[in-house]
Amino acid sequence: MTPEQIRKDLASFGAFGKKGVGYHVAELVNNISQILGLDRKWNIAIIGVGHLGWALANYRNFASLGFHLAALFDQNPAIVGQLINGVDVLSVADLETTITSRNIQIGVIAVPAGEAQAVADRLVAAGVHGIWNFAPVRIRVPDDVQIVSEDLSVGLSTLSYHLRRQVP
Amino acid sequence: MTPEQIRKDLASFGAFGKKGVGYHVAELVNNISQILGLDRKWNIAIIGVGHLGWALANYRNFASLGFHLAALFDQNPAIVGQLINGVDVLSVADLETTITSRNIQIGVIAVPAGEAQAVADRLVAAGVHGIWNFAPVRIRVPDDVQIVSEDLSVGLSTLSYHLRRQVP
DNA sequence: TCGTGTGAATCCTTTCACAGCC
DNA sequence: GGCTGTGAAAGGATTCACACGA
Repeated sequence: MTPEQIRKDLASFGAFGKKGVGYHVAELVNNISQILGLDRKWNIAIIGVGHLGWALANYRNFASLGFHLAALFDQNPAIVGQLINGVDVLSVADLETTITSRNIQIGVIAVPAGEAQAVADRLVAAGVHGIWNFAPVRIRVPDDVQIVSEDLSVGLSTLSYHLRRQVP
Repeated sequence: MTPEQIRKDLASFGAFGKKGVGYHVAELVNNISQILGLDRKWNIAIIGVGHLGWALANYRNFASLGFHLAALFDQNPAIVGQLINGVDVLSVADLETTITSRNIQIGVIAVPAGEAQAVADRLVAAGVHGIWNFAPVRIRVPDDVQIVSEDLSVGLSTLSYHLRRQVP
């Protein structure tokens, strides 16, 4: 990225630098954090503690971005009750009550594709405002609920596209 | 997306439709697969069989996109030798020889951040052409090696940005 | 009539150029 | 001298409009 590009991008949110000096880094980080809403705390819950959910539960960068892992849910009785990264795994039966009691704003879907929409519907009904979806399906939510889907096939297709001619 | 948008996008790779009729879906899918290089087979290896690597090894969509899981590597002796999704876990000591013998073109990095660059270097030296990186660090590779990084903090920041005003 | 392919017009983003400031 | 902020110019992408074909 060019310097002008970065200046223009920042300019669309305000003027954060000092002419002739530059940007005060710590201040700029704060400003960007505010722009992204990372200055506040978000309570998240992971639904589905298979390998993927487990990996996400151990993701270290959550905290530094202001995300607090507030609950884990699974339907497998063998997993319910376990402690992962200091958080206990609850039964999905307790989804709605826990989302309310622990003030959870974001739900992370890490269940198999076939169950993803049903989980999303329950999350929305329970009052979640955002969904981070890892299941490889398109999920429908009301307009006032934000959804971000991590689609792994995009990354693989990108690799494949660039390798296509390069590799014999 | 608008219809014109899609027509223009496709037009930059050729003319795939019939005027007055539309697109023959099966044919179009084939054409797009060719454009993306998904019509050929890619052999991939996952390095790091923690929860994340394990989850990736069980990712069902690999095959349908033409990706064949050809090897798994871990440094933990307790995991080496196990069979996951029909693929045996090898010691990372065997990385170089296996990449050659199994004709692996793409390496998937699922190791902790601190080891990611070292693994990437070994993959590149062993002749891998593409790297799919899940470690939360920026990885340096030569220009002729393609790299795609899955940065989870982007998705979370996107959610946070949109929820910022909406949520009290 | 409906849908693709495509030049032309429009819109938006990036780059250039430079004033202002330390 | 070096760096930000910002109008102006240039470059790209999207939308419009329509020719063409089934």
